Amino acid sequence: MAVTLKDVAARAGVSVKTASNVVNGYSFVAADNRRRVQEAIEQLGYVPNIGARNLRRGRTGFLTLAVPELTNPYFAELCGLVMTAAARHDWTVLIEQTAGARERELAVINAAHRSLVDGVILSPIGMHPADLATDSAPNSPLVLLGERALGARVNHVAIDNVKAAEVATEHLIGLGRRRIAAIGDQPGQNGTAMLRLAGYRGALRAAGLPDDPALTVPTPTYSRAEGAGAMRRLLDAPNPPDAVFCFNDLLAIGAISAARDRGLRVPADLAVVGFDGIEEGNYSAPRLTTIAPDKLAIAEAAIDLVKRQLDHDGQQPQDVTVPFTLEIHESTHR
Amino acid sequence: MAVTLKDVAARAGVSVKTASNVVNGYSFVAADNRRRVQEAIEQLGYVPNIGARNLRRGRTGFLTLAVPELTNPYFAELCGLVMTAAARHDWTVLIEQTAGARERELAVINAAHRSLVDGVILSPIGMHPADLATDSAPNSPLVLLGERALGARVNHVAIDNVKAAEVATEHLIGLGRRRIAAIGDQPGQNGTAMLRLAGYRGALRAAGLPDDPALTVPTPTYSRAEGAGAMRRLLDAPNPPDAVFCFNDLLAIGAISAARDRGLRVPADLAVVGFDGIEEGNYSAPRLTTIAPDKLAIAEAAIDLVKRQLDHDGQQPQDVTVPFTLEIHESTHR
DNA sequence: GCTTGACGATACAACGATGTAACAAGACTG
DNA sequence: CAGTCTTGTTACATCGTTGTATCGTCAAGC
Repeated sequence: MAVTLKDVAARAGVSVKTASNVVNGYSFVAADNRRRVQEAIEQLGYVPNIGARNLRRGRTGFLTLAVPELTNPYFAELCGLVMTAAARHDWTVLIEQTAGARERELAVINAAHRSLVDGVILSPIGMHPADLATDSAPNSPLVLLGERALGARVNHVAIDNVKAAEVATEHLIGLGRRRIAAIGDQPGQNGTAMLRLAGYRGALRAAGLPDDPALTVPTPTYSRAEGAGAMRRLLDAPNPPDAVFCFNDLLAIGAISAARDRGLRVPADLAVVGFDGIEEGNYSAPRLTTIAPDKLAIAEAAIDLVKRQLDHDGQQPQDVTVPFTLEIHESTHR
Repeated sequence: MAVTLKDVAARAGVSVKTASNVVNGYSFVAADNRRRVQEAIEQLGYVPNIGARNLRRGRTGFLTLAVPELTNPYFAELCGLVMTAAARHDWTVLIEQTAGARERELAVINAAHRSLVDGVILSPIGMHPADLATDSAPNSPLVLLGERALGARVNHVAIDNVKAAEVATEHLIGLGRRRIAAIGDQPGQNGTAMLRLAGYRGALRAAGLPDDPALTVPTPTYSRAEGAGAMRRLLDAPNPPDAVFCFNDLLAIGAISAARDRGLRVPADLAVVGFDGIEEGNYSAPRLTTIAPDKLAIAEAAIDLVKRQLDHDGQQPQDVTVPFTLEIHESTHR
């Protein structure tokens, strides 16, 4: 059905290999033959079969990028940036959704597609450190995004989550707030949430504020609906907070929505800080104060680590820390 | 480097084909050999090389899904649904971003990847009808999402855009609004925007309202920023509107944000209807009234059309129309 | 006892591309 | 003029997998 090199070669009256040489820009082909092959390619509409080429070359030209949910704008934005960075190295990105489920994250690392890709970039949520220990000698590069807490010997790209959470919390303290809640802890997981909680507590402690456990509300995942639910629980309890630090922007947007439904004014009655720096927060009412990681730097570092590990086999796993900024908007304006 | 069937066969003491037969669940393999092969697979951690398998089977196992921007939540949601529907047929989805650029849309249809995928699902924006005429006999199935205006003989999946725009506009008319603006026309393109504009105008005409050209604001693409810009232009003009129908939700959210900056109350001073039914609109302030296409139906119809065309070669291109609903929320509440 | 037939296993070719080695012809070297 | 180099081309093997054809073996059926 499809046009192959054999067809091109036949039409141009040369061997298959000579046709291949033209396609691949090999120098020593007679001008005459080169022209005829090119004409044949043109006329037949030949397109190389990438699968076959990759099989022969032992390189697939694919990377897997696995994120929890594409509907989380943070990951949607990140995917776009990773795809762009990957394209510069002629990689096509396969996006997978894990829903944060441990078994699906492991499937991405280990299973079927592993033979199909040159590397895997994974934003893990459900995985345990032990899960990586078994995979001691992965045959293709693996880069984890945002999970430094997994102590294993793997490539990491992340911001300093503890520091970022401190900065966010200090900002609320600096506004004079004293009952500062945190939404988004994930007890039992030991990933990003744990680090952000540590930063939050550290900032409270440093300011001499009590760490009231009633003000820490866990959520199973990070969505607007869960942010709203958590906020409602905080407002139903006695002695509600005057500020809340949400572990991501979707939670924050949900929290603001729930506060608004109860007639609270943000930021006058309740100041809100999010985390992720998604575009949506720049158009919400009120505009959202947030910790914005440098997503472009994350994407490029991830691609760079994959490439580096592919080029130098014995490469030691690396930790890359990228910068973040606190973007102050209406949701915490005095 | 990687473990192949050959290694498995050697370890199990059988031929490569027998090992292959075990992997593929062929019935007539001696229980003893089957067990030994399975053990070898286990011990060596064998994973089939999908590329090689597909090469042999003459099927790639990939679909291309090309959307303008992944950061548009409508497309992010749609991608997730298409991926799920595709997984049921063992397809892996390659997501491409076209930015709505004509040449990139054509590249998706024609170029390199064509040999790599079993089919293409494209959400076109920049393409002209003539672009498809040249590609009269595509060798792999092509499904267009949401562009019935491209008259060519291709598979389509879309809602009735004219009708939907009518419904949205009638809703605003029913609230007593008389100066109803439209944001998001794209003159020169003859796709979705044209259809929605037609529905908008039809509803105005049916209600005996004038169609003031000053109330139709085009935008080059669909983003929050452009929605805000368009709204500012409307508010700066003499005789501003009391309602606005935005051709997508991002435009609507931007428009609301701009109106708010000018001190307008939504919906009291300005009623706003969007289009897409994205999750973000359920948490915005005010919650957004919107036309919500049945995205799940779109995703499943698209996959179904690809499969059908692949199975029956001479299949005639089909038009599938999926339902939509008008979701009424705060942004148009009396 | 001889044909069927089901079962079990294998060698071989093929998918489409590219690396290797070999070869031929002409152009240099010494 | 033999020997090496450069250029140009090709046949062949190979990547990992699976379809086809083939060849056994053993049991059932007449």
